[in-house]
Amino acid sequence: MERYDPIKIEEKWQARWESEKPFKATEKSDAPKMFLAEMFPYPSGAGLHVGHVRNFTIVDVLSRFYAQQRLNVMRPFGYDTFGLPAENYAIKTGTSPQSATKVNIDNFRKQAKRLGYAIDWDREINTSDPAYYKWTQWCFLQLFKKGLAYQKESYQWWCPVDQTVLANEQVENGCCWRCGHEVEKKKMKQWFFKITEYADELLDEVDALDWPEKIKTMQKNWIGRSKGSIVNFAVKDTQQEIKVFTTRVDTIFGATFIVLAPEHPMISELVNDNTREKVAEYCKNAIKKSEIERQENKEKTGVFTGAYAINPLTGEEMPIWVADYVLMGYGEGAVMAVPAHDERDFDFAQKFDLKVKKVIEKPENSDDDSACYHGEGVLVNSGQFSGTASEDAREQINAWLGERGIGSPKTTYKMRDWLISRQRYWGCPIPIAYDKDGNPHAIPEDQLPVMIPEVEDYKPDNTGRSALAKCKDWLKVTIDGEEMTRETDTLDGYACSSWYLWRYASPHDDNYAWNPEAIKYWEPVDVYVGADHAVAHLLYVRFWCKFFADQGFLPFREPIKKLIYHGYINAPDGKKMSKSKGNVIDPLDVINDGYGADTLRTYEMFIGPVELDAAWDPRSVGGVYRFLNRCWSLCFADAKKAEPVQTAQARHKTIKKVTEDIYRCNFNTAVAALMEYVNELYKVGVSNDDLVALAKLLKPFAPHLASEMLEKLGADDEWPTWDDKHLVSDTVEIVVQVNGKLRAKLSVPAEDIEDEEKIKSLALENEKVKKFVSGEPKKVIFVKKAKLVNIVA
RNA sequence: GCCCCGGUGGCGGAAUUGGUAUACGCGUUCGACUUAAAAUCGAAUGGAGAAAUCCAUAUGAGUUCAAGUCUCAUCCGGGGCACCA
Repeated sequence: MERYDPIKIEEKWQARWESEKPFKATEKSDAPKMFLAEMFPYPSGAGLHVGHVRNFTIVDVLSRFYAQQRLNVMRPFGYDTFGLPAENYAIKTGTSPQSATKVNIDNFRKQAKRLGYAIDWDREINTSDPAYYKWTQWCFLQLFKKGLAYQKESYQWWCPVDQTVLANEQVENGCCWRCGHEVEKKKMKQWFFKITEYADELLDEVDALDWPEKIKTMQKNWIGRSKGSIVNFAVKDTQQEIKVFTTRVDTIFGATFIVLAPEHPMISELVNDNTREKVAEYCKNAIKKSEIERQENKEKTGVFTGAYAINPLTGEEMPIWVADYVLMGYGEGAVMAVPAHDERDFDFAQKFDLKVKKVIEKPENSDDDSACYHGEGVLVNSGQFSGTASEDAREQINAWLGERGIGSPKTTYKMRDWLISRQRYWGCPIPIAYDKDGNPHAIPEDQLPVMIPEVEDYKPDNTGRSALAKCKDWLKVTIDGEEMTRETDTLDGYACSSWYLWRYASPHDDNYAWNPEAIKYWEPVDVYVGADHAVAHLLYVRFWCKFFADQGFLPFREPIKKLIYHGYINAPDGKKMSKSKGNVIDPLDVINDGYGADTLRTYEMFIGPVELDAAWDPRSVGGVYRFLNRCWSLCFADAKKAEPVQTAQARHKTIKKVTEDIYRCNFNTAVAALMEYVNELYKVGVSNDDLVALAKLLKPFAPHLASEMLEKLGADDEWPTWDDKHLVSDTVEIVVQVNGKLRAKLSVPAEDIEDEEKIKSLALENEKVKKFVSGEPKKVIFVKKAKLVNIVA
């Protein structure tokens, strides 16, 4: 007898999908559009891993589900090919990034096709294709024209191994996100995108998004808005002022000293002959210190400058110190220290024996007994403001400072501007050239793309510049008759991925980055699926969207309606899969072991709740294979027959459950419901209606097998609907509890559910129930919705 | 340290609005088929007990006719932030 042969079935359908292109998306449709995408992969040399499969299969299940509901679905595909991993891989394998990328893309495409994804392959994009990065450069120029791409000299994170600067988002615990090496601080002139311009909008609009709360919280924390005040402190015996940022201006009477960050530009003017050397030494060491060293040593260090500021409220002198616990990048790089009500200032005051002055009385009911109370309270020792609640005092003191022109309310953000220069070869060249005086000029749009020159040796060479600097001819460019020199930095790869979702709408358009008509039809993305980049990529696309909406290029301000953020798949031992541990599961091995793509896909949907990490279990893969095998047998072997009416309830119940579960992205329970249904059909028999319904419901998960079944049955794949009338049976089961404990089950005719008195008396007459009820019950509760009677005895 | 989310059989996990705890899968055990094995099919499977029954959703209290679900406290695990003034 013939047996379930997934390899043969899958080959047949994949060949058909390849030639017939059933997933081609066009704008010509009366049906509502549905645009789904995964976070496009970096095509590594290792090929697809099981995490990719989970990611792509979620998108595929939804794509097929909506397509079966006859929505106009677009599900494109692309490759994120620029960047360090690709360049480092090419270095390691001794090839060029160009050819390594081509090989890896071909492999990824082949493997994605082997998984049977419903992708419109005519919408394939690749960020290192000149036809693509021409438009990345165009995007850069739009930001440049509006002043949102600018250069600034400042201390930046520098990775000595990868020999490039990194954005804040790419530094994790003081280490490079790519190689894990500790990063250093280096003062350099670099390109930035002014994302802070959109800080408020990025923060305020995040709440309304249909995204996981976890991601929304991370974005809010990252933006880190805090409302406070700027206060100018006059430096004694000079005309100078030190600006500080504080969220607690109400504690200003308790501000007994000032602390500056070691990078603060005023330090050299504040020191005197006695302190100059010591302060310079301290600053030099502090600036050199790595972020990790600064974090590890929480013991406060600092040095006195010799200068004093005047507290404008008390008139008292405040010594001005320098300490590395104050960060230059936040606020004004200077703080007014209130040791009585701030733990860090308190530690510092203790160590250096500085004055502590209490100015906030904590409420009597407060259980905060820390050395320095940092909550709200009533002001004391605060002149005319004593007795005022701290919240009100902030406003009053702000007003007092404002009248005298020495302070004002101010909002600050933790988020910094996005550093986008990279001193590496394999990236999108920044379309800028410099004149003789070093001023940057845009490369005219008709000269785009600025192509990456092909070079023999593209490795970083310790010059702090990319290999583009070595291409003497390439460097020369003439703009408006003037000879200029090209920028040799390339763009952070995140720039390339900040607009690719819009390119999908018109992937081959030569006249536009994104065609306005196509954008209007397809965008924004309805469902976006990924497992990474919670703040970086997902914040950058929102930033670019708002910017390009402001320029009139996009008719929406949020690029992604719904975000699904799925968990990782770990090794069977629960640990992260990694080559070095040798515990990597190769999805292609699973397929070629004879399980096939349908089993792999369905297993990864069944593995657990979509948002949670899950451990790979090879035995459960077998369980899913057995399930598909049973589906096959019902359709192609001699299965026990049943009349449609016998199985109607199970069928409609399953249709409802699977439909609702897919809408909720509860893929694991959707598959479980299908398994339950098949178990039921094995028991009572199967009708043609059941096979058609089963195949249709199965298709998003196991499209090859389902297509094979539908072909044999002569049915289309339109998503089935359920009728509530089939969900009720002639008799209903009533649960009887005594004091909340299950004691009996009654079977009553369906129409009796309306007769509360009858059901209550049936319950009380039940022999099993009687055993637990002596005398008159205190109370009898009937819950129709739960089909339950509870007797309180 | 602060914020958020969890803790359910031997394992992964169900339980959607406070209403039958343990769906589905794995594993285990038994049986059928087979010379045998694999595959497949069927049955059983939270714990204790001969049974009636009792006890079980981290622990302890509480609210309720009814709690895995709500409240409080404690313990444990995971994630995020972390010298951000």
